[in-house]
Amino acid sequence: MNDVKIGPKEEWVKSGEVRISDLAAELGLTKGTVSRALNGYEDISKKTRKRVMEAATKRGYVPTTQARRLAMGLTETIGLVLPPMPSQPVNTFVSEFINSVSAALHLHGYDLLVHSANSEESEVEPYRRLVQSRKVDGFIIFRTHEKDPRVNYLLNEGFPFVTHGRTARMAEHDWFDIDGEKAFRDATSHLIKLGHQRIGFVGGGREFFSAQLRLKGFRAMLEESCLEKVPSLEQPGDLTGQGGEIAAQNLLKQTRPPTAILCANDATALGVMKAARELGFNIPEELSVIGYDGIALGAYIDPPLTTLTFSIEESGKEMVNLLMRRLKNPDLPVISKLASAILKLRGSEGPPSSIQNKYMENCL
Amino acid sequence: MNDVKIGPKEEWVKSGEVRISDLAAELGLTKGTVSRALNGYEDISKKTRKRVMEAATKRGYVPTTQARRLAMGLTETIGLVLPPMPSQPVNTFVSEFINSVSAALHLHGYDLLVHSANSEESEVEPYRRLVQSRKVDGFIIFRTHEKDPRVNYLLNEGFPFVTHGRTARMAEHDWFDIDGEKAFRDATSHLIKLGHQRIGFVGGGREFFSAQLRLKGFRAMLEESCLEKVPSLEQPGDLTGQGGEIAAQNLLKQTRPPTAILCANDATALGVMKAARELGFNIPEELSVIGYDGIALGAYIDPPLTTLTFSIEESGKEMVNLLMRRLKNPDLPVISKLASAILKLRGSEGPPSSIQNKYMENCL
DNA sequence: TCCTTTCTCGAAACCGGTTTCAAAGCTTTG
DNA sequence: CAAAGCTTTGAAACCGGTTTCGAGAAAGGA
Repeated sequence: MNDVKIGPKEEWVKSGEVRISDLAAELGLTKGTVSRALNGYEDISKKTRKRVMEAATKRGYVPTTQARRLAMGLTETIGLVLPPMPSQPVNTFVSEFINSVSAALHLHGYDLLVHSANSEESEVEPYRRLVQSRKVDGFIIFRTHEKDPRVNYLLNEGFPFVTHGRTARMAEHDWFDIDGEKAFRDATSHLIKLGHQRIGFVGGGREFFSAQLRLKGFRAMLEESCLEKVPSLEQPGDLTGQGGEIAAQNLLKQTRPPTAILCANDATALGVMKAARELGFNIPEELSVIGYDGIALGAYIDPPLTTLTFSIEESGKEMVNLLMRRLKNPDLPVISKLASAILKLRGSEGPPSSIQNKYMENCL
Repeated sequence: MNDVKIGPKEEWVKSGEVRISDLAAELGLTKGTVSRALNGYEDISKKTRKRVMEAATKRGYVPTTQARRLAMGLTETIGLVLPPMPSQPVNTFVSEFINSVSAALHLHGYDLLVHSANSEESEVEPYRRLVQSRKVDGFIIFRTHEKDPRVNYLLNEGFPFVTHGRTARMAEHDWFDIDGEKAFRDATSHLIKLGHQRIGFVGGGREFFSAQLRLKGFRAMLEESCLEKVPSLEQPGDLTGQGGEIAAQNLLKQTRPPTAILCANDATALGVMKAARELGFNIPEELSVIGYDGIALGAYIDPPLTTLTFSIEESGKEMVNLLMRRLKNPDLPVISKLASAILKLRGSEGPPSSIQNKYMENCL
């Protein structure tokens, strides 16, 4: 049964196909007794438990996951559905996020099932399938919309999940988010203190709630600093480099172009920088650019991209904690956690070439 | 049992907890009969089959995956173990790869289990755990080493897997790879034709087989073009931007620095470009740089990074095909597939500022 | 009309575990 | 010394499907 091969330097022991019934037969016990001994039930004598444990390790017995899960009525698996890729080609966030979520789940004995979304079908379809076939016990959702059909579906099903990002129904579900509003207030404030008066903004897709919050933070800080809100300085984007290019052209070809541009993410910022170069703007002397995401690549470009960064590892860990709590007790009140991004100055921003007005500490 | 809620605009039907036994009871049949009807067995009358099918759709019956898999003795799940992250901060490859693999698997009814590796334990440990607990039917392995312990382990176990990348034992397992040797021959040839005579090379980690093949291609083309092989122009790297920086410093501070540098991947190339800028080299006028990976962001930097690119989607699809074939029939002969990378000229390379010797078409 | 063949479907075993319940063996207690 | 109480284990049901096997009914042939 066991296949043992001893090489010159290595010793391989093929993992036997030992079932619990084999163990039981070998020990002259029943499956049930062996199972309880292995799972630490109190009603097993120390002697028997020891005998069972030793036999188990000796024979290399590992319970078959599928069977255990079926018997216990849970999957110990969490689902993560990737958004269609074309829309997010440049993202290192996703792989880091998957990594941290997976690692955190593993500590709880859970597995991560990664599913890809098909752009031709409805956004909730993958979730529906996973729920109905009972492949997962819960979901990790990221990149939320304000009115998120996935959230609506799962809330209606009463199915556990945690979101990375807020939604219109955030009072009804656990969520983790980065305080994008504050992040953009900070970034805007930093630019204003440098002397910028005309600041452009390139948003993310309108469908993402986070994009709205970032815009909100930007506007709030403008208002707080008594800077005029100029609609033409707010451009839509799509979180891609190409979107950034287009938006930057719209901004920089204006008669009075901004002296700084705030971008909803780093990919957008790279597009903005490219367009700016092509239009003859020097960065940061004639144009400051700030991104959001803290992608490592940003440190290697010229000039290095100043960005708002946060810990993806922490995000994953926190979300898993929230989800595990929910799985243990579905009736607990909803909780949430807001983490903050920090402004990482790397060099793509600076004072404007000509400071029109001095920054007014108190605009009132 | 069914929870139906009709809102003003939406109609939600909660997926019932219908079991096959419920269906059977409702129809006055046995579980077995219902199961066979649903699975297209021939020994079920058309009438009964129709009755079963209709009841199933009406009640929204979806078989419980765990139970089906246990009964059928397979997991319909493929494992993918992520390498420890810190080593690959700039990589969009992983998320794209996961996406394409997941999508391809889905077409075959398989799920993707993504597991993170713990850098503190042996590289094979995650695989061992997944095999022993029978959580997966096979593996997708990427970033292979020449002597790969994962491959050794799985081959010894006789457990199905496909690698992205070759190994010393490639004759014993299915694999898919990009022809990095040819890619680097092509890139080297391109530089030589531009007039470069001193070409630097920054490798990937020695532990990766692919890195060796790329170096091999580079050397082969040098030799073919009768260019002297200068050991000091071959620098080790680690596939990170930082590694690229260090390597570039080593190359460019030499008395006779190279006029072009070939990098094992794009992250390295970015590091090289950064170091080159800091040392006052203009790219591409005074130094040509070529990367490998085709990351999308490379198009947005200045100058845009010339790189060797390949289809990650194709990689995922092909690997899944190989693996599915293997799962269907474990005894089939080993097969492999080699795809080629193409040189994507974007602007970070050009002729050297002073062409010392004219390129000799035929050096013999 | 009777026997054989072909269609259908029920019964039961099985996948590999977990968990409940009751019985048996031992130890206390009155 | 018998009744009561623990401790420990066996037996069996269960999770929710799939698959084998055989029986009964319907259809075809002699």
